[in-house]
Amino acid sequence: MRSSNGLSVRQEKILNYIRDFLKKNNYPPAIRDIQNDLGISSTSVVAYNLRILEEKGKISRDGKISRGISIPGMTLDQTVVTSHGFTVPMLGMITAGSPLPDPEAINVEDAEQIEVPAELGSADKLRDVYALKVRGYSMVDALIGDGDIVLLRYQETADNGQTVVARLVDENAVTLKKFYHEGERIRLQPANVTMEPIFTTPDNLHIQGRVVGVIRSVE
Amino acid sequence: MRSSNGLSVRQEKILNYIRDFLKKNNYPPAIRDIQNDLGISSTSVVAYNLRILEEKGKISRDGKISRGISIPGMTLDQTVVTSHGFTVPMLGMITAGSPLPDPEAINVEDAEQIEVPAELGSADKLRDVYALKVRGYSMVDALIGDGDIVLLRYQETADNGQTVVARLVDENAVTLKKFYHEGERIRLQPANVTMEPIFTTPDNLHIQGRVVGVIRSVE
DNA sequence: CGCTTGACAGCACAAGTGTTTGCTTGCTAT
DNA sequence: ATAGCAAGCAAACACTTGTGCTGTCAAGCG
Repeated sequence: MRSSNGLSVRQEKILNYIRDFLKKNNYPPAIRDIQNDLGISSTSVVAYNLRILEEKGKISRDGKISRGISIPGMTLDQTVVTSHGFTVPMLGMITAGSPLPDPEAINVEDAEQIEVPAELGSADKLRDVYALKVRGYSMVDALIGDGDIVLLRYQETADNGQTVVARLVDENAVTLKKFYHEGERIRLQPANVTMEPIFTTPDNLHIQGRVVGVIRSVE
Repeated sequence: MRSSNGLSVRQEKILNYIRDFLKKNNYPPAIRDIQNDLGISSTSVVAYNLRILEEKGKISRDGKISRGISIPGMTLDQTVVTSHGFTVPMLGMITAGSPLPDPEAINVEDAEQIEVPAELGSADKLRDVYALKVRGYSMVDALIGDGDIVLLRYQETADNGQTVVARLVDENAVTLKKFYHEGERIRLQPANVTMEPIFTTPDNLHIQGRVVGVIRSVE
């Protein structure tokens, strides 16, 4: 049985094992590591399959050198100074009232990527995070101003007081507000004393993410 | 002779060699690689210095395993990194009143580095930029809150209305305020209606930088 | 059927490599 | 001086690890 990329099941397993090993240890596995952990009975089998993987360009090897395996595309040439940050897609602008494409609907691959400092969270914390540029002053009391970039973790629920991107289904509008669930109704509170809250019901509300960070550039 | 980070010249060379080797081959060097290429007469010398490097946290090793060296901060990731961000030194905390080491005086090499998204400016714009963590609420009206990280460009002058890090010479205090030059005197204005401005004279004031960005992490 | 080929097993050898031990140096504090 | 110690040296030692046979087995083929 072969998988779609023309590798045998065993080769696929080996390749994945190498990738995982590399991620975990930051150095390549020895043939015997592969052999033992994948339960292969002989080192020669591993060597045999490694040869094939190399011929197919999936890995590259420095012969005779122990652990001389590397995977093209996995490099560690990054900034030595710190662990590098992560990139999240910039999905557009948000203003009270303007429609926002659903994060799931738009092609994340094509979206402009912006970088996020590692200080804002680990890779895990930044899973499903996207960015929006804020227009307007409705959140100034939450220290979010016009032109700020907010980082949002995609989630469909929120706790009281959290700042969320909320879609009002009937109005087909999206807005950045503080979320409060009050009995049967939901209150979306602007963080600006001059603005009035919006009241709605749970079934008219679709939460599209929660603010996890703010980035601002000052002239 | 020691370099600023407490490593001997030889240790520095070894560390750099490992880095370069890693970049070039994507797998770690063997002790003998280091020995030969750096012209060291014995493997034990390399082992000796590697032990020290590990104790100082500059590298980490998986004992006995060949080529089991890795450098914390250099990780194998497959993510095609479009890294155009930059790193700036995090020089400490700022609160109205607390003293701050002069950016020129402290060793920038040793300071923790934090990453800055490319969106906050080009390499040129980020020259001489450093970061401080804000404590307190004196700048909330300028959308800077407790726990925020402010990015500062080192400069000794400022225009009216800009937010600056100002050192009051006589008081030996450093504070984050809005800067206004009013005739003979200077007004340092907190961005918080409940707080009073500070008045001083140009010769008692030493500007240490201007806010060019804000980064905030939200729980 | 005999032959070839791909895939795997077992095993042993020879490099590849990290560690250890014992021996210098050069410098510093007592 | 003299002991103490970091740093370096050299060689020996022992474990790690890649390779190279030698076989086995099932599938494909004329």
